[in-house]
Amino acid sequence: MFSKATEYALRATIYIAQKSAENKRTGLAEISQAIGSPQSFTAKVLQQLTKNGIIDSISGPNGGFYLSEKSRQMPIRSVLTAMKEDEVLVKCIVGLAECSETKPCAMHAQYKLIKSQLIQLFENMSIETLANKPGTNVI
Amino acid sequence: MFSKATEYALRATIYIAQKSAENKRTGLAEISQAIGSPQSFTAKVLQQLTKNGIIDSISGPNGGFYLSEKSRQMPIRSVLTAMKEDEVLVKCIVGLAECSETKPCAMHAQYKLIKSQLIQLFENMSIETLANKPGTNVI
DNA sequence: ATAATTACGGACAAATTTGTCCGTAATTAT
DNA sequence: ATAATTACGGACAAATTTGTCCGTAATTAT
Repeated sequence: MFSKATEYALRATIYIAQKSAENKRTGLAEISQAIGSPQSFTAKVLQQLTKNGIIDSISGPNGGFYLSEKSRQMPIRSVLTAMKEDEVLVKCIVGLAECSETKPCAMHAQYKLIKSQLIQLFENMSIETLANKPGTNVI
Repeated sequence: MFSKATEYALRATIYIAQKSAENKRTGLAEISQAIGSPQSFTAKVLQQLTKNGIIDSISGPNGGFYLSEKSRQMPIRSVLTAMKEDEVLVKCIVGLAECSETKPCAMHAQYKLIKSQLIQLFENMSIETLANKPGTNVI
């Protein structure tokens, strides 16, 4: 469904949000360890999230990554947007460039119901809500 | 959601099934033209579908690809299986290796409802049903 | 038998994704 | 000031996906 990069982005964001809720910053080493992702590759992913305003970072000792209160209230879809992968929620399931009511693919009528639920899910759930769910894992 | 190869496989299968319903075989050139896919790459995809028993083929003049009556009644999911991509229907949305009721990811509870509808869709719709839908496009 | 047509199979090539490495900049503690 | 720690950015490298090319096998028409 999603690329590895986006999967890591989602898990890392949720993990960092959990730490941020306790007013803690967390560094690259801890994050990649916690979510089970390759460290250097995760660094790239976190940079992308930082550049796109999902997470914040500070360098130096006791530096690390965190999410502002405001960021935590964003829908989880914003992570997909930052990773340039929220097109998945909108695309035709068989890959037609144009697929609509008037020019549908064979699965259009059925899939559009599922697609709208997917969009709703990513739009309605905030990062905070997901991070604060008791008993959830990121690894 | 799916790879290009699988998207082409789904579209090609539906197109070939449409032709087969009229007792016609169709060749590589016609198929790739009809579904808007690169010809040589599509050849590989069709080979894979043939080897996995989704479609049949015969060489020589007036040869081409077709689906038996029996093949047309298979669920569209069998195309995903042949392309080794039906894991998408089962996987955790954030990519956890283990994600279950007892060890869930943050989106598990909500996504499992959507996932079950996806599985239902691909399991309940036969190739024939999709191919015979009036007014559907494959390009 | 021969030529023509079609799918098959293998070897490549290009593009993209995934991943590593390493020097630099920023920040903090001493 | 200096050393230590952390993120940043760029250059690569490996793996995978997407795509092409071309000779061979199978089949049909003549």
